Amino acid sequence: MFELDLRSRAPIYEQLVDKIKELIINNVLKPDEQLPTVRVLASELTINPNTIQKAYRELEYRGYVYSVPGKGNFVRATVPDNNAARLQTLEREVLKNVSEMLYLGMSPHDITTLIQRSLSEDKGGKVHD
Amino acid sequence: MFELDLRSRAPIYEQLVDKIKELIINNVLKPDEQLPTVRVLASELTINPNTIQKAYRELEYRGYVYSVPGKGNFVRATVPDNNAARLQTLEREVLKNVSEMLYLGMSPHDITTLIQRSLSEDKGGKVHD
Amino acid sequence: MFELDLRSRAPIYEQLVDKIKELIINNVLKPDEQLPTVRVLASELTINPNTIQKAYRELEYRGYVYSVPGKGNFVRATVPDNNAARLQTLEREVLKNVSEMLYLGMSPHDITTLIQRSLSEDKGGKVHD
Amino acid sequence: MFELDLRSRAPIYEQLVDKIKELIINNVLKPDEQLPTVRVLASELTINPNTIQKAYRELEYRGYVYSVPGKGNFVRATVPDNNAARLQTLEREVLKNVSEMLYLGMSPHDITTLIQRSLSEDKGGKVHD
DNA sequence: GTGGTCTAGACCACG
DNA sequence: GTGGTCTAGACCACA
Repeated sequence: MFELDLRSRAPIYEQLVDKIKELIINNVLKPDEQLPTVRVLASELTINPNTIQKAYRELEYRGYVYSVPGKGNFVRATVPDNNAARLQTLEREVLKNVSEMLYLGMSPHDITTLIQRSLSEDKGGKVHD
Repeated sequence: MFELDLRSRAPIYEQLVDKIKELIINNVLKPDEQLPTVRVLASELTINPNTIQKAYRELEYRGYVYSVPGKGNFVRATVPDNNAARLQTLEREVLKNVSEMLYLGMSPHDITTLIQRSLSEDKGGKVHD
Repeated sequence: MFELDLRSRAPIYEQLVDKIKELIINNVLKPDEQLPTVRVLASELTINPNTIQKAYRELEYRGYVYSVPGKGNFVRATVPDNNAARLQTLEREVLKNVSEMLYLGMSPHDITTLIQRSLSEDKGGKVHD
Repeated sequence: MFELDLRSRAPIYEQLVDKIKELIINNVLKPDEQLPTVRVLASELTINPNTIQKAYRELEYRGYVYSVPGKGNFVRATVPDNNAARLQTLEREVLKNVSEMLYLGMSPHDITTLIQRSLSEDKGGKVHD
C-alpha cells in the first residue's frame, strides 16, 4: 500500500504522514474511513508499531485523522482549520519551485500547462465550510 | 546579507544552501562571482566556520558553485546537469502542493494567478546550453 | 437523553458519569428518582451494557447514586461526604483555569462576568446537612 | 523541581506537560529561557528520556515551547494563537466546576472571593499582540 | 552534548 | 483486539 524509502534522510514516520495525507487529499481515503490498525500496518511494512503510532499521532495533530482509543484511527471529515499559515507556506514553496524550474530551463508555457493539468485533475471530494 | 533563523528546526547549513541557491537562481549572485569566504561569512553571521564550509560543499555537490583551492568559491556559469531528475522532482512537488492548496480551499483561479505572477516576475539571467 | 461523542478520546463510561453527575447537580434528576435501567439505557444509546454498568458503579462510588439490588439505581438525596477534599481539588482546578484564561488574553472583567453569571444561574435543589 | 505521581491515572508525560505549562503561565519560566535538557530531567526524575521527549514535543504542539535540535528546548515568547477554542473549553470547565462547588455547599460569596483573589494574584509577564 | 528517530518488548484501559 | 503509555537501549545529525 505504501512505498517507504528506508534509506532516505526523511524519517520513516514523516514519509508515512506524507503518503497518508496525500491519500486523504486525493480522496482515496474517504472521510470516516478507518485507517489500517497500528499493528497491521506495522507488520505489513515490517516497521515498529511505535513508528506507525507516531505517524498517526502526527496526522491527528495536523487535523487529518482522529483516533478513537480501542477502536482505531479514522479520516477526519473536515478540512484542517489553520489554513492561512499553511497556505502561505505552500505558496512560498510553489513560488520557489517555479523559479527553480525556470532556472533549469523549463519553459513558462510548459509550467502553465503542468499547473492547469493538475487543477483540472483534482479529485476533490471534501466540502468546505 | 543573509537572514538565518537560529531557532528553526531546519539545520543552519541547509538554510544557507537554500538562501544562496535562491540568490543564484534570481541572478543576484552573477556567474563566476566570488562568494564570501568561509571566514568572513562565519564572522558576519557569527556562525561556526564548519557550518559555512558544509553549506558550500553541498552547493558544489549540487552544481551551483565551484571551488578554486586557495582562491575561494564561485558561482557556476552553467546550469546543473542532472536537470531531468531534478525537474521531475520539482514537478511532483508542485503538483502535490497544488493539490493541497485546493484541498485547503484555495480557488483554482487564485492558484493560476499566483503562478502567472511568479512566471512574469522571473529575473532570468542564465543562458542555457 | 444523553449525547455521547463516540469519537471522543474520553472513554464512554466517563462521558456518561459526567453527564449524569451534571443532571443531578442541576437538579434535573431529582433525589430518589430512578435512573434508567442498564438495559434500557444500553439499547437507547446502542452501547454495551457493561459500559453503562461501569458508569453507574462509578457514580455510586463517588456518592451520587445508590443501588438497590433487584430494583435499580437511584439518585442519592444527600451530598457526597468527602466534601473537603473534593472542594479543594475543584478550587485548585478553577484557579489553574483562571490563570490560563488570563494568560490567553481574557480580561479579568470578562472572567468575573462569567463567574457571576454562572452563580446566578444555579438551579440549586439540594439541602445540605 | 517537579513532583510526579507515578501511581496516578494521568500519564506521566501529561503530568509533565501540565506542570511546565503552569510554570510558563505563571512566568516562573521566562520567555526564551531554556528548559532542562531531556537527559538531565530524565535522570533527575528517574524517568525514561523518551517520556520527557514526548512531553516536550506535546508542549511544542500546544505552542508553549520551541525546540532547537542540538541546542535544547526553550520557552516560547508569544502566546498560543488558537485561543478561541481553548478559551471556550476553559469556560465550560469553569462553569461546571462552579456548579459542583455550589452543589457541595460552598457559598457564592466564598466562590467570588476565590476568583477575585486569583485574578489579583496573576503574575502576568506576557505581552499580548 | 543536544534533540530526534527507531526498535523491541511489555503492560494497561476500553469495549 | 484496539490504541496508549512506558522503558531500555541504540544510533544519527548538528554545531
